[in-house]
Amino acid sequence: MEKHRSFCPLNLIVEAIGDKWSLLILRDIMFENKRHFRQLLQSEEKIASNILTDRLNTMEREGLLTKQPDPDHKQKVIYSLTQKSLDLMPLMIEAIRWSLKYEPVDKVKHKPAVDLGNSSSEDQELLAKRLKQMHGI
Amino acid sequence: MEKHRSFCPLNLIVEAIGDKWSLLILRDIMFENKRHFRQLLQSEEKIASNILTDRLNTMEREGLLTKQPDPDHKQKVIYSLTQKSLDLMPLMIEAIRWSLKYEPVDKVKHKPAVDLGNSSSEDQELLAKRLKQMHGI
DNA sequence: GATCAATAATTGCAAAATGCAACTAGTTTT
DNA sequence: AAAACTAGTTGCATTTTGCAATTATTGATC
Repeated sequence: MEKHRSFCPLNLIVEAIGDKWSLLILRDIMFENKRHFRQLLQSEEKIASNILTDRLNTMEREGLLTKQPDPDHKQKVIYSLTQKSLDLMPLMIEAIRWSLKYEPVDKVKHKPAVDLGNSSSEDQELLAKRLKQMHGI
Repeated sequence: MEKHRSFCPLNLIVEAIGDKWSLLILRDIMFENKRHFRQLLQSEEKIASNILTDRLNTMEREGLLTKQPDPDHKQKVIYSLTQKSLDLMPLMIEAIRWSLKYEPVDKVKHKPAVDLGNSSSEDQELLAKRLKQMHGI
C-alpha cells in the first residue's frame, strides 16, 4: 500500500498534498472556518462530492484531519485540523506571497489571504494559537 | 485556454505547480544543478520522458523556465530558472521543513535538502545569489 | 565517410485520477 | 407527514499520467 517514489522531502510533501484539491480543503478549514462536509462542498472552486469524500478520508488516514460526530446534529461530522496540518501554515503563507507577486490574485475578494501574506510572524503565531483552541489541539 | 477555477492565491499556485512533477523538476534544476533533458530524466522518481517534455514546455509557457540551445552541443538544450521560479525557494524550504518533521525523509541520501531546511536566511540569500548568476537572471 | 551513441523529444496504448449528475439512507425542520 | 438537509455513493465520461518503443538530428569514433 504505502509506497513512495523516493524519500526526498520535497517528493514526500508532493505525494502528501500535491494534488489539485487537498490544499484548498485545508485552506477552507483553516481560514474559512468550515467544519462540515456541506460547507466544504461550497468552495469557490466547486469540488465534486466524490472527490471531497476521497480527500477527506485520505487526509484523515494521513493524519492531516480528524473526524468527529457533531453532538448537536447526529448526521453531521466535524472535521478538525491536526498539528500536522496546522504546521502547513508557513508553507501556505509563502505560497500566498508568491501568488501575490506573480499570479492574478483577486485582492478584493481574497483580502483575508492577502492580509495573511503580509502578516507578521507574531500575528501568525496568534492565529495558530487560536486555531489550536478551535480544533482542540 | 487560460481559465482559472478561482483567483484565490492558494488556488492559483496549486494550478501553477500543484501537480506530481513540476516541483521535482524545479528541485533538480535548482538544487542538483541539472540543466539538460537527459539529466532531468534521471531523477530518482523516474519521470517519463513525455511527462518531462510536457512539464518543461508548460513551465516555459508559464515563465517558470527558459530554454536556450547549448553552444557547446548543438543537440542539447539548457534549461534555466527565472526569477519567478527562483522565488519559489522560500516555499520549497518550508516544504522541506515540514517533511523533515512529519515524513520519513532519508536524511542521509538527502543531506543537502536537510541542510537547506536548517539553513539561515543569510545562507539562503547566498544560494539565491549564486543561482541567479548561474542562470543568468 | 560510415557507424554508433546521445540528444530532445514523439507516439500509441494502458491505467489512474478527476469531473459531473443523479441518487441514497438517515435526520432535522416545518 | 412532508419537505429539506446531512454525508456520502454510484455510474459513466473525460483528462491526466505511466510505460515502452520509436524518431530525427547531432556528435563522436573508427
